[in-house]
Amino acid sequence: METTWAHRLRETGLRVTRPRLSVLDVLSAHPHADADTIVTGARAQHPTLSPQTVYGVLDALVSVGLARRIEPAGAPALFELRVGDNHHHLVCRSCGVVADVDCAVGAAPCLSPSDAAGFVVDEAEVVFWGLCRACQQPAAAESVQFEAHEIRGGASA
Amino acid sequence: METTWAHRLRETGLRVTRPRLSVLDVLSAHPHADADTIVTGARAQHPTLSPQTVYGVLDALVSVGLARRIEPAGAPALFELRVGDNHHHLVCRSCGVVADVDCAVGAAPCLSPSDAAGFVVDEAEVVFWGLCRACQQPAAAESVQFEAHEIRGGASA
DNA sequence: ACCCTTGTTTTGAACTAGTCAACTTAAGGA
DNA sequence: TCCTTAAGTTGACTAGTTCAAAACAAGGGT
Repeated sequence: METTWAHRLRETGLRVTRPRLSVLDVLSAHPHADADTIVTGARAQHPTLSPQTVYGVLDALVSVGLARRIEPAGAPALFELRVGDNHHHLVCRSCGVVADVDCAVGAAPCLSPSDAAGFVVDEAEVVFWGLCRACQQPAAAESVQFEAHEIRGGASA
Repeated sequence: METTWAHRLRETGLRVTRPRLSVLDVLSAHPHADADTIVTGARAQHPTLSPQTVYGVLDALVSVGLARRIEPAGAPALFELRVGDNHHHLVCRSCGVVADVDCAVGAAPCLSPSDAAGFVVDEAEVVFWGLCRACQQPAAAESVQFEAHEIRGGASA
C-alpha cells in the first residue's frame, strides 16, 4: 500500500517527525503496547528518545484518531493503532496479554444500555477478563507470566 | 433488616472494627466513592483514620466480596457495595458522575464474546461513556462540573 | 473476666505512571 | 533560505497507591 505513516500524519495536520514514526513502528509491531514498551522499542531507532516525548506523541496520535488508548484496571495504559471499528478486548488476569475481539452482539448495540438514566452515551467500552490459553495450563503459568510481560500485545486476534 | 454490617463482616471471617464500619457507612451513603472521598467521609466518625487504613479496609472488603472495585479510565478507583448482580456503569465524561445500569442484553450474555481467542472468560466489564443529564446543558456544565466532584456517586440508578 | 494469638491499624517511606512548564530544536510553508 | 510555530527535550513534580515494621485490639479459649 502507498498510504505511509508519513502520509497519514500529514493528512491529519501533524508534522512528520522521527519520534512519531518510531512510535508508529513500535505500535505496528506491538498492537497493545504500554508507554514503557514503546519507549524501549522506539529507542532501537532513536536512542535518545525520552518518555515524555513518547507521552506527547501518543497524546497527539490519540487526539487526531490515529491511535486509541485503553486502560485495563490495574495496569498502565495501552495503545493500539486499530481504530474506528468499535472492537473490544480480552485481558488475561494472569499475564496481562490483551487480544482484540469484535463487538459481541452485532454492529454497535453496545451503545444501547437498557436504561441510560438520562445519559447521552457515545461509547461503550467492554473488557472481557479471563485467562489466556497459555495461562490455563497451571504448570506453565508461572514461566508464561514472565514471557508474556515481554511480548505484551503479541496475542492479538 | 437485621443483617447488620457487623454480621456481614463476621460471616465472611473478617473482624468487626471501627474503620471497617465507618468505611461501610460511607459507601452506603456514596455508592461510587473513591478512596479519598471515603477517607474524608469516614473521618466524621473516626477523625484519626489514615488513607492507608482505608486502602487496607477496601482491599479486605473487595477480597471477601462485600465490595467491588471499579476503575474508569483516567480516574481514581471507585468502590461500591452493590455486588454479585453483574451490573455495569455509565460514566459522565464531563463531571465523572457514575450511575449503575443493568446488564444491557439480558441475564449474563456479557460473558460471551463473539470469538474468545482461546480465553476462558469469567467477567465482562462494561463502561458506557457519555454525558449525564446535567452536563448536557452547556451553560450549566461548568458549575456542575465542580458540584459533581463533591457528590461523586450521588447519581446512582 | 482475663489473657493470648493473630488479624488490623498505624506510621512513615517509597514507588509508578503520568503531568507540567520553560527552553531548545526542527518541520515545512513562504 | 528564512521564519513561524509545532514538536522535542530536560528536569522537576504530583496523584494515587503500595510496602514494611511496629503498635494495637478483636474475640476465642481458659
